[in-house]
Parts: sequence; C-alpha cells; structure tokens
Amino acid sequence: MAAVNLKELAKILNLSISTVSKALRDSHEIGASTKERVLAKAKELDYSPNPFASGLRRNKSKTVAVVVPEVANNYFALAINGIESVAQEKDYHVLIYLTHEDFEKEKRIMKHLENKRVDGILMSVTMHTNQCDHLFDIQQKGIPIVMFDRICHEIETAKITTDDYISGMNATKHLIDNGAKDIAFLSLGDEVSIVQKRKSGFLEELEKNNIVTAPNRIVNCNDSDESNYQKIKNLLKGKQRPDAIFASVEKLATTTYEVCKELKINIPQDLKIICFSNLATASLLSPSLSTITQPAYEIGKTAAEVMFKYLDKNKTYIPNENIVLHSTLFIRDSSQNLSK
Amino acid sequence: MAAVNLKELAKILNLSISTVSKALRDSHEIGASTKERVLAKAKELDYSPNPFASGLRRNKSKTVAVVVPEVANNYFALAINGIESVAQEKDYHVLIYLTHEDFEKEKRIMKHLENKRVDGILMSVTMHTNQCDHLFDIQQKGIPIVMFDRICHEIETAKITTDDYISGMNATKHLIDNGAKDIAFLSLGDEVSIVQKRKSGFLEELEKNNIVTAPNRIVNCNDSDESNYQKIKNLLKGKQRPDAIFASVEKLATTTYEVCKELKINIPQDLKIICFSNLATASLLSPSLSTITQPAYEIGKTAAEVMFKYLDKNKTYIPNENIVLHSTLFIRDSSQNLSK
DNA sequence: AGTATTTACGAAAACGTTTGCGTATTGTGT
DNA sequence: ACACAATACGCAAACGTTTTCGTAAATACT
Repeated sequence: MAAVNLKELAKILNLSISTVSKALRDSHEIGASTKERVLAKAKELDYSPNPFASGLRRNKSKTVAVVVPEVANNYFALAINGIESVAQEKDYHVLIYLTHEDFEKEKRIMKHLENKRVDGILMSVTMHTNQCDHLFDIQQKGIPIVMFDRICHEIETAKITTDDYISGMNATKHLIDNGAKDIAFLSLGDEVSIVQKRKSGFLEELEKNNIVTAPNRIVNCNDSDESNYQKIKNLLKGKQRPDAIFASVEKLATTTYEVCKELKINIPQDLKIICFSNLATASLLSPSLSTITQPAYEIGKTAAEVMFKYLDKNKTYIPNENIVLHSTLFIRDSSQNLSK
Repeated sequence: MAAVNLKELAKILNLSISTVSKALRDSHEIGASTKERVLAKAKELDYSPNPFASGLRRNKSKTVAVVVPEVANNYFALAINGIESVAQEKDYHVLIYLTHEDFEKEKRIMKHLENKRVDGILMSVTMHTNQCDHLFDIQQKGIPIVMFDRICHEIETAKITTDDYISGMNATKHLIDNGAKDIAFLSLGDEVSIVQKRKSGFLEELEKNNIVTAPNRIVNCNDSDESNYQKIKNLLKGKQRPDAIFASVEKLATTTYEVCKELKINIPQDLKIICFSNLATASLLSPSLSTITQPAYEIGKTAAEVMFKYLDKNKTYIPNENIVLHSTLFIRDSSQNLSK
C-alpha cells in the first residue's frame, strides 16, 4: 500500500540511506554484493523513487511539454505520436497543452512552464503568434525549446519543418499541368511560417508559368469554420470563379468540399483541389483528395530526438539548426484533368 | 534568469520564509499589509513556486495522466481535448501515455505511474486488456482511476460510457428498415467492453426481427490493418456476401470502403454500411458514411470533471458510478436504401 | 491594573532524494 | 613493520516548499 521509500528500504537492509541510494544508481562506491542485495530487495518491495524528491534534488523533471494548437487534427496527432514514442523509450514523460490557436493562452501556458516543471518544450505556435517574447523568456529561464512545423524564425533553436516551399511549387505545377489557369490559394493567417512558404512556392510557380493572379485569389482564412465557409463560398459562387484551389491546410480543403456540395460544383471537372493534409481517409473522399502529405510522425520523432540529444548532455542551449523533411505528393482524383 | 525562490524573496522583503509562503497562500495568519507587500514583490520578481518542492511537501502533483490506445484517432483526440480543457481550467497538468493497443505496454505505463507522479489517471484500456491487476494495484497505491469508453467492469470506480447497447440496436434497426436482411458485424477483440455491448444490441435487434445470423457474420477483427483487410475481403468476395455491414469502430468501416473499392462493390446499393465513428469527414466520403457518433469531447470533459470532483476533496477513492452519455445516429448515404 | 485572548510573525522540522566528504577496514608496496 | 592507497560504507547537508508550533506584541476583558 504505502509505497516504500529509501529510509525503510535502508532500515530493512541494515544499511544507510545513502548506501542504498548509491547502490540503486549503480555507484562505484558500493560493493558488488551489497548492490545485488539492495537491487533484490528493492525489486521485491516494488521500490520506485519519488519523482518529486529526486526532481527537486537533481533539478530534473524527466518530462517534456508538447504545446500545439490542436490535438483533434491528423497532423498534430501523428506528431504527438512520434514524440511520445521516443519519450517513452527515453523514460521521459510527456505533458500536453493545447492552445486552440489562442495566442494569449499560449503565453499563459508558457508562463506556467517557466518554473522548471519540464526539462524541455516541443512546440508549434498558434496561427496568431506574431511575436516571441514568451518563448524567449522560457529560453532565458534555461528551458530549451524545439519548434516544429509552425516555427518562430526569431528564436534561436532547432526547428523541424518540411520542404513547404518546394511542395508549394510542386502542387501548383501539378495543377497547372492538369489545365488549371486560375488558381486560388486558401491561406491561413499571414503570420504562420509554413503557410508563408507554401504561398511563396505557389506564387513562384505561377510566375514561372507567366500566370498572373488577381489579389482576390489569395483568400486569407482563419480558425473559424463558419467564416471560412463564407469566404470560400464567396470565392466560388460568382461566374468568375477560379478553376482550381490550393488549400494551405487540410481543414480548408474539406470546407471547400462542403461548399462545392452546396453550390453543386463538380470536383475536379469544374474545380480542381489539392491541399496539405494528413487525412487518413483522403482516398475515400468523393472525389478522392489529392494531398501533399507531411511525414508528421517523423517530424514529431525528429523533434523529440533532437531535444533529447541535448537533454542527455545536460545542454540547456540548443543552437540554431534547420532540419527539413520531405513531404510527399499524393495525386488522386480531386486535382486531375479526368476529361483527357 | 535564475528563478527567484522563497528564500531570496524573504530576504528582499525582510521577512521569514514561512511568512512569505503563508502570505502567498493567503493564510489568515498574515496581516493584510504584509500580504500585499509580498504579493507585489512576488509578481514583480516573477516568483513561481517550484513544483517539485511543493509536490514533495504536499504529496500532490497537480497532474493527471491520460492513458489511451491511440491519439491519431478522432475519438480519443476529441476526448483528450475535453480532458485538457477542464484540466487547464483547474490548473492541472496533463500527462499523456499511448499504449498502441499493447497490453504489456499498458502494464509498464501503470507501473511507472505508481510512484505518485500523478494525482489521478483517466484511461481507456487496450483491446487486449483482459484482466485488471495493474489497475487494481494503482488503486491500492492511492491513485484514483476514472475510466472512459473502454472500461474494466471489475474495477470499482467512475466509468463514463455511451449508450452502446441502444445505439447498437438503433443502428441495426436502421439497416433492417432499409432492407438489410443479412448483416455482418465487424467486431474488435472479444474483451473490449464497448464492442460487446454494441454487439449485444446488434444481436438483440436481429432477434427482435426474427433474423438469424450465421456465425461467420460476426467477424472478429484486431489492430492489424492488413489482417482486417483480408478478413473483410474474405467476407465480401464470395457470392454469399452480406447485404449490410455494421462496423463496431471507425477504422473497420474505412477499411471496408477500401475493400469495396477493390472488389467494385457499390455502397449502398450492393452493401450498406454503418459504423461507430467520430470522423469529421464522414459526410464527404464516397458515399457519405452513416455513423453513430459518440460525444467524445463531452466524454473526456465528464471524465475529467468527475476526477477533479474527488481530487478537490482530497478523496483518493472514487465509488462505483456509471455515467452514460448519448450517441447520435447520423444517417447518411452509406446505409440507405436509395432505390426506393 | 492585571490577566486572558487574539494577532502577526519566525524557527524549525519534514517531505524523499542525491551527493560531497569523512572514515574505518582492507589491501598493496617497500 | 611501516606508510599509503584503495575500497566500501555512513553522516549530514542540500534541494524549495509547507506547516506545526512557539512567542512576542497588541488588544480585550474583568
């Protein structure tokens, strides 16, 4: 019942507390036979060190925090999956905090983490995060941050991203190759690093093909489904609607599907769609959705590995480093010129 | 930089450590003016109590663990969402552990939690969890468990579930009403509490309608996508295939969609499908998928609220209680008799 | 005025570890 | 035989809180 602690263990073994402690940590100061005796008894009594006592003493929490906008999102869910798997292997614990795209909440969460509750933070910022003082403060307190996907350039640390610029180009090229002449880009907040890069790739590819886009072809969406629905509907309901859509994030593509359903627009005949997405059911949609899919699990895994690389060395400072993984283009029906 | 602690704060304020501590905790022992002075200085210097010291002293972690099979799953993601939202409100922290349907891993995780790292555990067991000693042990150590969805009946505690039996009946009735005469049930491990109830509802409704089902109409699936794919393919490829499928979990429905794609079986003309699911894109599938949808967010929220109800009262024992929330039947195209 | 009570604070122990240092015992080298 | 080093262990401080108790000073009561 009452968990046994070092003191009781020591008493039972007729040893001092320090000897038992050192034996358990396999110190060279302790003889082999005593070590065995201690280990055996500890196992027998199911001893497990109190994490608060040892955390207090060693100033280590054996815990990392994951701070992300959402969890009910295929990308972040997979990333968390990757993070958790390496954490579990490393005997670390994973705290999770959701910002729900609320910048103020992100700041509050950071404030809560300043007191060394965690040894490190893995995070993706909200779409409204336009300055990084709160991250800077955390770093100043000696808590390292590793950023993934939605990063802050200003913060000096390791950043795991995907080749969003190239992917943006590739996806755009694919649409053009399939006959698109007037492509709209569904953006998501000007601040978001990855969306910027995706858009740059999009614009670059257009320019390469000498296509000029009207400003209203860049639709700036946000985190409100209803508002986005209206914006997309406005874009598509007129006579002069675009013939293709490049959605910067998954949610905007599914919303577009819904709008098309209402407006009775046929995909891909009347409108081609491609988007960044980790949707497991992309191929089951009607029509199947073409996607640029990020290696979300690997991104999480890599972020965690980088973090532990420094934590293992007791390094609280992580130098600038950009790790770029590759996304994969999955061409399905929604983006193809099926008439040919 | 170096976080300020009570000792330094006390020195600066020319007060004793205990006075400062009490002032911060708003003790009646401290005068109003000193309280103000302390609060002001604490805020100014950004004081935040060391969670390990206070955790050690008070034997409280202000942390709960969430132990679930997966996170890349709409249901669990939403449930986590619910849990996290009330935890954040209560100033609690949320640790997350994924079992990946591995019973041994579940046991290891529980072992890791025995040392009071958390004040409570919210969990859904793996599909292979067929005995509960590991949960019993945790309870014995004074750590309360609240179970949701996939519960263990043997464990005495609060359990949050949905009306799976009724939902199973309703879904079955709906299929029958739409002309189904030979319905197959895709099960998932005999141990899983919720699947049992869903199956019972299914069988009960069949009986009510005097439909007898061949034993091979109950297909026992597992956590291997490939294996499930084959099992479902075997079920559907013959001449004598069923005319409807009731999938106990989302993944089995999407796998069925894939099989139908390969076998060129038309849904719902040749085969009707309904399943338990929290898929956000159910209505966008081809055809749109009829679902019984659980209030996943509310389930998580309720589980957390029950947990905190007891934690707030310092109660480590949670009496048996069954809280049942209601699922909603969303009838879409995949299950309907569209020919009529 | 003298005693009892309340108010406001400080001293110190405790939570369970980890770790630097001291020391008794044993072993090694001349 | 001696000094000296290595081995194996114990003592006690420290980590930063919380909390019990003690006690001056201030107030209240007879």
